[in-house]
Parts: sequence; structure tokens; C-alpha cells
Amino acid sequence: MIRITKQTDYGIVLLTHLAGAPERHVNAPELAGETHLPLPMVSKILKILVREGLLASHRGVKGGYSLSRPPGAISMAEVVTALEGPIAITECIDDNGGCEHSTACAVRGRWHRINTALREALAGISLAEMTDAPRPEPKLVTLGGRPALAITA
Amino acid sequence: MIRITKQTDYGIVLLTHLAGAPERHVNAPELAGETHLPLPMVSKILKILVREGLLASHRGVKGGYSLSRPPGAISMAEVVTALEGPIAITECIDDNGGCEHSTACAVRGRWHRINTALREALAGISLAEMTDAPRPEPKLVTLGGRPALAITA
DNA sequence: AGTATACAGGACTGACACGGTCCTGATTCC
DNA sequence: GGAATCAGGACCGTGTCAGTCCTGTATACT
Repeated sequence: MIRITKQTDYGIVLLTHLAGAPERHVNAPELAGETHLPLPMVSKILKILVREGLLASHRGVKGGYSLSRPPGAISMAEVVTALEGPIAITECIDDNGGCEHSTACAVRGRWHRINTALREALAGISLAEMTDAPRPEPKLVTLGGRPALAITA
Repeated sequence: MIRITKQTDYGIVLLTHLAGAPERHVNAPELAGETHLPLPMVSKILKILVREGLLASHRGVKGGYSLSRPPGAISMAEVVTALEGPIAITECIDDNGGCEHSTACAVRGRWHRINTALREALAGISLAEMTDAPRPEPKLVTLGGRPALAITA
């Protein structure tokens, strides 16, 4: 269903929560409490985010986690990539020639365009913007001059 | 991993193959042979596409499948929606208030923007364009007044 | 009319990733 | 040294996905 995993979903919630008060050290139980997410999952996700360089950790009694960079300098693309690997909407995109249909598949190049659109959409939104107060957003996106197609589930 | 299912992947291959020679009736075994995809899967997918109105079927001895509309009038968004349901990158997007974190979740509105970008990227590419020879197209997407993203695929 | 062909609509199954839990060790502060 | 906290795993149930198969129905040809 073209859906991000819950791990990523939670991760974004955690990061945006941290972005709300940068420079603050928060430990896992606190974060879990404040975001109403299950502690074991929170702990697991925080470890991943540290490993991927998005969070800095501090051990010991007064330890905790904090953003490794200002929220404006972290793009959603980085977050998603950290939590679910390379952004590739089809297998053949990060697959290096492993697709047995590649010769018969006339479609491959096209997916790159779609994939890039997704990637750029993610890259164009920073963590800071995920926490901004909502503003009236022009919902109509024009792509190639075509009247936008209504998508009715 | 933000990935479409193989069913959708196969479905797009089948549709683009049909788009290459519209008005032609092709039966399931032929299509499977020409696209090098497993027949049972092909058959299953074709049935879904008929049910969703993207293909027309013809029963009987000389039966087969053909596009229900010209390839230029079928968007990738329709195809994806037909094969995997509504385009919703997070659960809470098609979920009507079922998310127990909705009150604590400051992120929801933001996902709509990302989701819309993906949706519009899919809506902006027709089946016909999936088969065209590649051409340099600067598709400019404006997202909320932000500097436009260049999608160059 | 009868038969062969092809679609229609299911049920069914194995494999695998996801969501979630838990345990043991290493590090830091008091 | 002890308590608190992160680090890095292993582990498991569940659900979805990929794929197969079976039965029924409609059409064309002889």
C-alpha cells in the first residue's frame, strides 16, 4: 500500500518531539511517556537513529538523547532513509541488475521519475517544518500542466 | 521500505504492454509469455484490473483483455489505487479518526503534504508516458510556495 | 446443440517482514 | 561502588504478500 512502516512513523514523531525542544537531553522513558509510544519500541528506534547519526546519545545517570543537528538541517528524506533504508519504490531501483525481467521490462526508467518525485518531496521538508504550526497550504499541485486528477480512493 | 507490491509492479508491466498495442485482444497466457511473468499471477492481476475498470475483458474462445480507455487517459495513480487501494503513506491518512495518538500527534497534517506530492506525481504520469521514449521533461512541482522541486528522473 | 476455450471468483498455502518484547553488557554520574 | 542509562543483540507471534489451484460461467466454432 505504499506505506511507511510504523517504526518510521514513530521515529518521526520522536524526532519532531525532540525538535520542539532542541539542546535538551531526554531519556527513553521520558520520550515514551511524552509521545505516548511503547517504551521498547522507542528505545529500539532511538538506537537506530543514533547509529544513523541523526541523534546524539549521552550515557550514564543523566544521559539521554538529543538531535545531532538543528532541526532545520535534517530532512525527512534522511529520516526515512535512516529508518527504512534507501528510498526505492520498486525493487529494481536499488537493485543493481539483479532483476531477471530487466531486458523485457520497458518500464524501469519511468519509475525513476516517480521515485525521484517522492524523494524530492521528502528532501524538501525539514524536521523543523514538520513541527511548524499548520498554515493554509495550497493543495493544488500542478504537474506538467495537466489538470490534477481527482483521486477518489 | 516505501515500496509498491509486486502485484502492482506486474500490473504496470502488463498495462504498459497492452498500451503498446491498444485495440488488440490479448489473452492471459499470451500476456504472460510476452512479459515473462508467471501466468497465475498475470491472470489474477488481470481480473483485478477488470474489476477496477481499467481493462475490458472478452470471454469465450477468442476472448482476451484490452484497455478500457486510451493509454493517455489512464494515470499511474489510478493504476496504483486499483491494485493496492488508496494512496496513503501513513495509516492515519485514510484512517478516519481511528488513530489513538491523534491528539498527541503533531505530525499528521505534514504527512498530507508529502502524501499529496506522491499522489500528484503518480497522477501526472499517464500509461502512455510510461512507454514513451524518454524525453527531457522539466516537471516543476510547487509545494506550498516553497522553491519548486525539479523532478528530472 | 455440443464442445473447447477463456474469463470470474474464490479459497488456500508457504515465506517473510513487521511490530513488539526481553535480556545481557558497557558507560557515566553521584 | 552502585544506580541509572544507553548499546546491541536475540527472539517470537502475527499479518501481509506472492503464488497456486479449483470450480463455475460465458462465448465461439463446428
